[in-house]
Amino acid sequence: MVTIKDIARKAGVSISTVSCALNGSPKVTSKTAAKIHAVAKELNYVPNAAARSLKTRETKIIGIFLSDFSGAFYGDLLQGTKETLTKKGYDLVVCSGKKSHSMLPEGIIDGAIILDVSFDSEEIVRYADRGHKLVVLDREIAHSNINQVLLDNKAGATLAMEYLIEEGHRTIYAVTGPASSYDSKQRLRAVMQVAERTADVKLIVIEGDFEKTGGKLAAEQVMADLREESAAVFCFNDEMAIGIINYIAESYPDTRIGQQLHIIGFDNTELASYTHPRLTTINYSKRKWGELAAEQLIKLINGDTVDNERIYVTLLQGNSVRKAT
Amino acid sequence: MVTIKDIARKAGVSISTVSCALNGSPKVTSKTAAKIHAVAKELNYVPNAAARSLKTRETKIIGIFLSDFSGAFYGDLLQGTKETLTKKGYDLVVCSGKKSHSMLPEGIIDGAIILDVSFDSEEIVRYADRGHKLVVLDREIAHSNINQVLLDNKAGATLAMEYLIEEGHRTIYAVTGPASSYDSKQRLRAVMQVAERTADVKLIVIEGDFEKTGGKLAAEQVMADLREESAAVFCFNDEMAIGIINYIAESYPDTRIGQQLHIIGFDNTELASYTHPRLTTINYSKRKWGELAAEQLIKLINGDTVDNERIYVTLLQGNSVRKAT
DNA sequence: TTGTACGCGTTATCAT
DNA sequence: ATGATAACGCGTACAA
Repeated sequence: MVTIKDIARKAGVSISTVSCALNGSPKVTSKTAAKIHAVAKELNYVPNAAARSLKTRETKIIGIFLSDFSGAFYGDLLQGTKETLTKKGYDLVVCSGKKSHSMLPEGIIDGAIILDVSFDSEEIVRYADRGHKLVVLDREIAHSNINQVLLDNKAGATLAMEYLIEEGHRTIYAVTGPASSYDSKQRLRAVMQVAERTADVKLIVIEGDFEKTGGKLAAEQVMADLREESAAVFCFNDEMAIGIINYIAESYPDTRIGQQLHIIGFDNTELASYTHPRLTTINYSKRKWGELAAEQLIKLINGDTVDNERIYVTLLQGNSVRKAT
Repeated sequence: MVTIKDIARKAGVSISTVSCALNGSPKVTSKTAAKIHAVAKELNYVPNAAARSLKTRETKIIGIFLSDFSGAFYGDLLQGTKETLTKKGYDLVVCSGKKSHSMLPEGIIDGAIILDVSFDSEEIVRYADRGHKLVVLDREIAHSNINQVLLDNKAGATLAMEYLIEEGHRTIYAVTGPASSYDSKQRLRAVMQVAERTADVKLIVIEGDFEKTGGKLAAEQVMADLREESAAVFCFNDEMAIGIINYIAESYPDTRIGQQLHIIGFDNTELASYTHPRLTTINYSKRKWGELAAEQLIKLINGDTVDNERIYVTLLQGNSVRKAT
């Protein structure tokens, strides 16, 4: 490894002069600076990150923690995060799994963005207490070192419910995520509020898991109930909605989505645009979510005061929900 | 930040005793060791990564470099890589973009796995020359510090072609990836070999881009050519195959995939299992690919001698290819 | 068994 | 304008 010491020796100056020159300090002749830069280039000098961050106490790297690498959902979010961080002079690394949590206290990353239910809130608070800066995307934590960038679940769930009711549906199934999911809880609360204030609506809640299998299980229950009237199902994410659509197509070829059975999802994932019929769902910009999370984190790190942020959602009409017959 | 100094003071011992105790050295009484561990826990001590790696010259972190975070394709591969590395005591971070390349020379990561055409081969060799260990998944580089874990493109492309020919197809379109893609070049070579040694086969090569739009463009050309006989299309990845299927469904509702037009892909992505009809494609274990890459890299780092590896592929029959009529 | 002292590569302070 | 020197936190050889 080539160090500034090597450069100093070869250039015939002291290491502090080298350091100053390399960091663009004005207190060094442009001539010697040029010489030093030339030598550095010649020796393929690359500053050692460990040594620097030992001194500066920062690495200019941000970590984003995900529950898994399945990615279909995260692509745009990561892209948005990365581009924003790059503009601010930071690098991004994607982390998953408990072992990688230590990157924060060990000082490998300067801050963290968390979208991972398996990351304990208590642990997060512990880090925040020690002065680490974090942005959470999947829970509420009030702490001066933590910022929240949350989906507007209430608006999304309300939009979905009101749309189903507008289209004349009165028997509505809500398929939730796992009980541990903050987003699922928020959506359920909004769903129940809408159901309570609307006459005639019969709401049946089915506990799901945000996976395709959860959709399939829910579909079995719904189909067992289904009589001559139609029913509508609000799946708290697209994955389960797709699970239902697949299951119906396989096992109930006579049941048409958008006729006897109406389905609305949440997230507008890429896969949702490939269902037949096209899934009606709640849409929001995953890229913007990532961008905003990055911005908020940098502000926190810079010591700026920041308010929690919210990602707004819209209804995306497909053909999986039509007027009730 | 709490350092071993703080622990030493609080426990009433010297810093070296602390260091030894924490690193499980046998030259410290189990009693004092216990005491030190207790104090460390009480103070929430976490060793500083920068300081440690400055000394040990390693971080126990591996980086995997991808061209983007789109993920739909990478999920299993990353999972396999991560699990294998975890077993070996390493962490994994996912990197993308030119800026993150510096993590290798700066010593932030102990080694790299590369699946990113935008990562220059020359740059890779430069790192290898300086002693860094790398595994490449998307190119051939002969270097003692670089190991290759490549797809068996030749077998895959040959399987695909022979299957089409077996099913009676004689007009075959091959839709390639971008010219810069190693995998695409390998597949094309195999395709041409099969075509040359088989009588009657008419091969038309269309340059694609591995994206859905490339599939659409190819479909336009194919449909313009299409007369009463049927044609088969070998897309060098699933993404383009899906692009074709979508385009045909929208613009040529009378043309049935698996009747007038036959399509085979490559990769067996998740999306491919949702097409109608189910896409016939070349399958391989992305998880195994990741696992093998991780294993090879660790061997390289440990100084073991390693041979290049190959990932084997199989034909996965769907319904998008049927007998020629 | 425990403590001292030095080195790792960089930055920053303070003389010269 | 330039250079000597002291941190930063950890590991370790060596001394006590």
